[in-house]
Amino acid sequence: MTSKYNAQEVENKWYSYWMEHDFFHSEVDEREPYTIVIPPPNVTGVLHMGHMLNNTIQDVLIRRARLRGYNACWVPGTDHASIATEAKVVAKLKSEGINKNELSREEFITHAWDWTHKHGGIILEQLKKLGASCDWKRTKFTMDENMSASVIKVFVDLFEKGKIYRGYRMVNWDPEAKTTLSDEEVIYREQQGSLYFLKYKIEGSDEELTIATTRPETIFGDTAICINPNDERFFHLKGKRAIVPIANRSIPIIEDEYVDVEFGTGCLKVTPAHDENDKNLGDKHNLEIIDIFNDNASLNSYGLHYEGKDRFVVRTEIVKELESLKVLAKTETHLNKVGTSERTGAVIEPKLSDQWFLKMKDLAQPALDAVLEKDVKLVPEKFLNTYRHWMENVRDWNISRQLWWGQQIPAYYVGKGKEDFVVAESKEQALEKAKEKTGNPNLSLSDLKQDEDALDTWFSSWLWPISVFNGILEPDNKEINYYYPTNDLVTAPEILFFWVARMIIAGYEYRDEKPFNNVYLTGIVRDKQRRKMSKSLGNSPDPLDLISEYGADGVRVGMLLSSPAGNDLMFDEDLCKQGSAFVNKIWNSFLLVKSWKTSDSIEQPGSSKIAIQWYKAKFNATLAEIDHQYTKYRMSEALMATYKLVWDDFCSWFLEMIKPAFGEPMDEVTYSEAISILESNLKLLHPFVPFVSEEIWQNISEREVKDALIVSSWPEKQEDDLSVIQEFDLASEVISGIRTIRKQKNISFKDKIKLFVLNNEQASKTFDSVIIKMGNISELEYVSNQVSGALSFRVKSNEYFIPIEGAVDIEAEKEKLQAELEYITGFLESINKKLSNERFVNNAPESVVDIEKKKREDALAKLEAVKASLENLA
RNA sequence: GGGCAAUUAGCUCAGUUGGUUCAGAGCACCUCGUUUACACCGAGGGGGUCGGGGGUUCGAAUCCCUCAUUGCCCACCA
Repeated sequence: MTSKYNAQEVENKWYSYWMEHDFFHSEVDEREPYTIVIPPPNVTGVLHMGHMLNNTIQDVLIRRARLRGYNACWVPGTDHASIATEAKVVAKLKSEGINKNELSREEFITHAWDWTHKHGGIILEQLKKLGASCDWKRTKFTMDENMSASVIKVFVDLFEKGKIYRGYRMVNWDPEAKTTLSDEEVIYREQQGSLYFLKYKIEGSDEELTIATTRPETIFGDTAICINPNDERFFHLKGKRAIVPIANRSIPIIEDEYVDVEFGTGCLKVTPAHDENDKNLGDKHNLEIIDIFNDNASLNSYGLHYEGKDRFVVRTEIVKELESLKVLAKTETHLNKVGTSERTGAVIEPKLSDQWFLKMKDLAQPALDAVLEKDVKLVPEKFLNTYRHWMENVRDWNISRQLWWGQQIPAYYVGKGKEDFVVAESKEQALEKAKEKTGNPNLSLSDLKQDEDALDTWFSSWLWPISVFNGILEPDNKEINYYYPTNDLVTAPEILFFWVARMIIAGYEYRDEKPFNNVYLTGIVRDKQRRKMSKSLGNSPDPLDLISEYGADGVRVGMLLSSPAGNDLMFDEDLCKQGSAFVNKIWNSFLLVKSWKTSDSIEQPGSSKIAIQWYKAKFNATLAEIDHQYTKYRMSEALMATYKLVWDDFCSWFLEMIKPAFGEPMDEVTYSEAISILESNLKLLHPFVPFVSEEIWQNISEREVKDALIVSSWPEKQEDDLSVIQEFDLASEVISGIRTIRKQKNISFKDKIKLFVLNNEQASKTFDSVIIKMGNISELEYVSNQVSGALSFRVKSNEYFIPIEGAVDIEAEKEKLQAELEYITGFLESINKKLSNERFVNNAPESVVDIEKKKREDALAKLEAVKASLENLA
């Protein structure tokens, strides 16, 4: 017999087995579907702890659904992650001495595909180690042919509906990736900076005007000074002009109530090309726009002698120059928020450029309503507020990126004018449209020039739940009709807007239906010191190392032991240790059962019979609890209930109750019941610890392929039998009492002892055989009076006596009883006080009063028992 | 600056509508134990005035007010 549990071996064996027999694969059939689409990780990414948590939860959900008889389908896949992947490919090329700018678009894309093929899918292989039961035959990639075609089709459709437009707008420019970003991709960080006070000369006078700015290098882009029209200090400047230092340009002084009189000096410089507010001012006052930056955020020729230098270098240098020119009045430290790129970390430069936008307001409405009406449920609900706020204030989505890796925008230019373009799914179709638009039938394909930009990655992933079932290209195909809407989405709150909200939007726009019923938002995985786990901090363990150390089952349990929805998970490797200890416990309980031999000549002992009856009742009650926890997505609670059922109730109590004496065989009825109970346990365990549960399942007996645990069944809830549970609870207290006395008096467990019972409670004797067995009692006798010269303990008002010759310390017993007496007396007093309070008796519901009365009765009975014992001692 | 949430045992967290089981769980800790599945174990045990203050109520961890601390989200103050 195998003794040591070898997780590695077992896990590889069963994963292969499941794959080989296609248990993860789903096809449309007559069963009810249960569908999850994976949040596609970056194609070139590697597994981190966040993925572990996320996918463990998904696998638990999908495995349980499979057991419950649903046609479970978990669609895996990866995301092309345009910015991140393009950056990686650029860096890799650079290390080989290749500059992206020297490559054609086609050449670069070829490199990117090479990279994707080489690194793509690593993360999916890692998920297999975790035990993820994804339908790998359905694996999708957001740049698969069909997936891309869906994206293009949607773009064209939205354009034709007038929802996509091209606009010259202020956008977030990432000078490192040299692309724009959506508002959601900008992370604001607080930064200690400086506020510089600069003096501008007033044209035609010696007077100077001081403005405050955090960005002195942008003075080259100044096209106005703005004052508040109500600010008396500046009345005399109305209509005058000022001179920009260094540049020596003359700019108007304009008035606008936007200016905060309190802040800085009460007037500000206006740089419409490099600040959103300034842009608004500029539009309002018809100001000139001077863009002073190159794409990499170095200054262009407007920067004069600073041309070619980086903005931050210029900031340092220009401050010195301004100082030497006596333009710098003073400098104050100033705390401000700086926008940085989510992907590259570069400080975002607001930049005016032509970009593609999607109008969001109308699209967002049904998606907002769906969540508000709980048609799509967010778990936990607290995210509803955040969601609503965002959706109500949603801004148009900048969907173009100045990247090559991604779906190229299907807009084709036929002339120089801004409006001289057509949008079509293919170049051929574009040509037809162009001919029509221009009225020139002689146009040829070579006259069309496709827009250089690619689409934001999220513009493909927002279609994910639809496009993985090809529901965009073939909206009426049987798969989309069957699997959509999906059931649960498990993802991080960080991408609630990036992804979740937009999927809901796309769902209503393209299916007229939500994409999923429930959204389970996981927390962030942090270390013990509450720091976010990250590569740069080096505080994140490698998931694969964890798996090889603790086994996938152990790690899964470790992840779930503490992961309430929406709350951060404080990960501690000890949790995995606890997980693998649990796996070990499960395995060993099986070894014990397996070691038992049976004999048909043995009658079933009463203790075994009642043990089985009790465990079934307990199992049933726990099953109800577990099912309840699952419906609330409280995975850790469901796990904990399972954990306690198996460890405490099954191992510590049930198995001990039915265990035959060493070397003795067991009766057949008990044995077969034990096996069936064990099998039921395995079903509950399987979603959490799929490997060890399958291993035991298959070791219990030879099974046909179709009878594997993974596709067995979830236990059915039986009728409640609470009385046996209550009887057991009393019996277990008695057994604990016996153990305590043994321990206190150093009575070895091997020594049999007598037990006398004064059954004041009139308690059922059902569990007596169990008490005899578990307490190692030689003789259990009911008495009607106190027993002298015996150790005693009480459970409720029942008294138990263990006669031990010479071992009874009368004084100690007295003290113990005295303490009990005092406690009960105090307890009684408080109850009496309550019950004599007329307002309580009159106001509280009858049931509550009855409960108090019952408590008083019980306490009185117990008090009597203690008193009797004390008298007996005296 | 606005909004939301949290604060319960050393740690991570439960605690559904105020009232048996309301002060709990797991881990950690302490004591004892090489009892024939498991020391990744067993048995037993200690530990919290439920963040502070005030209020409502016969009764508050639970409802209200206030303060404090922490976290998250949102926002164009140069």
